[in-house]
Amino acid sequence: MAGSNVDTVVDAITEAVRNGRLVPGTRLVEADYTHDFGFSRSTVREAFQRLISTGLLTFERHRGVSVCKLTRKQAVDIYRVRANLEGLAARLATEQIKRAPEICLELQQKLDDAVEKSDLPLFSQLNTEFHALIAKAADNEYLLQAIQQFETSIFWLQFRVLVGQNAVFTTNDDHRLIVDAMVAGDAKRAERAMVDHIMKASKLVQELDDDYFKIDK
Amino acid sequence: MAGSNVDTVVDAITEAVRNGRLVPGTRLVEADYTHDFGFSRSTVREAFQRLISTGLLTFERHRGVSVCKLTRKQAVDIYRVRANLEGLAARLATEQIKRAPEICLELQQKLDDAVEKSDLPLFSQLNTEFHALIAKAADNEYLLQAIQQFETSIFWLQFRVLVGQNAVFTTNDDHRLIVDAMVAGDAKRAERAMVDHIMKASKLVQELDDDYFKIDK
DNA sequence: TGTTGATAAATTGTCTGACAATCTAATCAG
DNA sequence: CTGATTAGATTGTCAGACAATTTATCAACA
Repeated sequence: MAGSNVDTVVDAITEAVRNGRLVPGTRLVEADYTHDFGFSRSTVREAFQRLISTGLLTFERHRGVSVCKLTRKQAVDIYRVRANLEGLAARLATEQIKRAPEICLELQQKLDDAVEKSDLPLFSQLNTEFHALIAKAADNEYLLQAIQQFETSIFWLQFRVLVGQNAVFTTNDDHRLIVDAMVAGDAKRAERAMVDHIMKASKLVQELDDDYFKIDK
Repeated sequence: MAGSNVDTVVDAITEAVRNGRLVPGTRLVEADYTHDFGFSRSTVREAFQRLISTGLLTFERHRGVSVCKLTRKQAVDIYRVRANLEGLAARLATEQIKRAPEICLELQQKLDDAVEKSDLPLFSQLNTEFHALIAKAADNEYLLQAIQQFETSIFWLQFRVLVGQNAVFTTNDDHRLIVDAMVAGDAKRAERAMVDHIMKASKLVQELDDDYFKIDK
């Protein structure tokens, strides 16, 4: 699947950050990765460089790379941009979703079921799919890429937000509003609904415990 | 200025793409860069990797990297995203610009002068500064970075758009509308004005000659 | 005890050189 | 002139090296 060895490392690190195995602040030591993957330093370093410009890793001279930490403000800033981008995506996607609403409605149904069963991991996964579906339906590769990039940087936060409160229910109500607007072909409303949805999540992040943004050494 | 050698190469390539010395489609051969900069392959390759994930360079296995080409649709897609992002920036920047409008008004004046003197290069540079000023005033590092990334990918196009028509004048009228709204503290209006402004540029790109999007190998 | 400073170990930045895999260009046969 | 073959260029990847710098270790000292 991954073309080069560099891709393999990039994908592995990305996935590890997403699922929380690599916590923000963790330093990535070249030697660990050369050892784990059996690749050379060149390859590992090239992978690191790729991840630096996506914003997933930071880098300090002579200290190597580490998983980006986020201050509360930074997290909120990301949500702002994300709201804007996904709002645009919802607006642009409306036309296509209206034409073929089946997949979207089906996903909506699955989300409802997951809430019913209080299956949080499933809900989280379906939630990701939901947003991805809309981002893709917008038919704009740059928009899609930007959305996915930001989504990756805050994925770990999102999960915690969902866990914290029983925000799941509110969240799912939002989904319905978005889907309704899109199926009705009301692009403007879909956009507003999406923006509101994400800004609501932003609010939750703002109230999140300090621990999540600890800036220990 | 640039910390590492990698940074040096990254900056040089970025600048070369911006000012059109590196045309879309150009292949970047490692050997050329090791030779020109006197750096080793490792360093040059790391720089390439960094630029791949910003979207400035594409990469094909065993064929190396080349400057990203844009189809007409891709260019228009970028403008869509950019319009939204810069619109958001204008909205967020309004508060600060309203508090200290001097710099902005001064820039506006310089732009007017450049138009008066028909000094296109100067206008282009000031135009870039204008958009950068607003993006920075929004006080959101992620927004800023995203805007700058997209701006870099289409900079060469923008210049051609300006040259083509005497679109400079219309463009500058737009600027005034944006500044007026911000100085008046009307964030919503500033956002709309900015979106309109950029979507207008997008229209010009759509009408641009096919040559600019030629996909010769 | 706890701080300080010197020393050793670990880690990164960068270079050189190597070789297989693959792409590209030159060459030759028909 | 076209298609096939060969030689050359370029990339993917590795190993090993060494200086610069950070981090850890540990003993001397207040």
